[in-house]
Amino acid sequence: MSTRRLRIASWNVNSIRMRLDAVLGWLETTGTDILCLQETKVPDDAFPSDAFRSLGYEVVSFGQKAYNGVAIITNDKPREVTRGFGDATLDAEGARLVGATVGGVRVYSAYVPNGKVVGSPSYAMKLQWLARLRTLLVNRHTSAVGAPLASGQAAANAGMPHSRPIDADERVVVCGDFNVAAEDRDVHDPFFWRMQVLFHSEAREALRRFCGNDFVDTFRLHHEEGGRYSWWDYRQGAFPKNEGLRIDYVFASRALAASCIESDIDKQPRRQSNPSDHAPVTATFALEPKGET
DNA sequence: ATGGTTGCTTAGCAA
Repeated sequence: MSTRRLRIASWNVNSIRMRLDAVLGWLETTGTDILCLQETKVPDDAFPSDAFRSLGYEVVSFGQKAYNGVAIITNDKPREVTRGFGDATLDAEGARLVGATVGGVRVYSAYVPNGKVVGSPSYAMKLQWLARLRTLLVNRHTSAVGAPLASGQAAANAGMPHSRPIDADERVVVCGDFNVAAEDRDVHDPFFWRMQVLFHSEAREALRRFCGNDFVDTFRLHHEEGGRYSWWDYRQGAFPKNEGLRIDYVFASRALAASCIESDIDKQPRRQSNPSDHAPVTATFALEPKGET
């Protein structure tokens, strides 16, 4: 078996119906194998799946009316599809998480709650959601030793490490709009944004805990520079001034991160007319047959 | 960064 090249991307499209032509065109020109979408804003039965099928992609959608909605577009067969958390409290936040196994890689598209205002119930849920996402991943991707973790929050409250690590050979990619910027260099005006839900210290800590020692920000494997953003507010002409934040990620498990040969943010779609307020984030992996590293 | 835009869905919410 030879090395297999896998191109994965994450894109908050702010309505797939409004952005359909842009997304189809981008898929074709970039040769992306797996595209994770967020804010599709459409129920599954109204998702424009046929347009993707005609390009040779399959669609896994988890959507709802008007808000939220995630999807995985893949040119290889999706297996073991999961929608949501299977937890009433978290799933009440809307259709924000979908997972599928594609070619031996477990792929998730995640749309983390915005949180509205620091200190609000919505903000507390955002932090909880991130903790529980980690728990879900750890429970699935850690070989069975002891009972499954109840929740990241419970472990933290009990004074435990936020959770055990996932297995070293697991191939997992978590793509999404995490609604959190990690560092000053990811924010155009850190002093202002530190009081907001996208860059507040608690949200940043929640993101660090989510990653733990397990999930690697692929963009930072290939870029040290600041001023590289994935979202710019529609207002105030933020994009031409490059007043943005880097809140969208392709996180890879360590086993996969070792084979990540490229990652970037493609601003081109954001420049075009009628754009999403987010740009797609890409990552390319050169996969060896499993077990040969 | 008080308002500013966009995409829902029907004036208001979410981001």
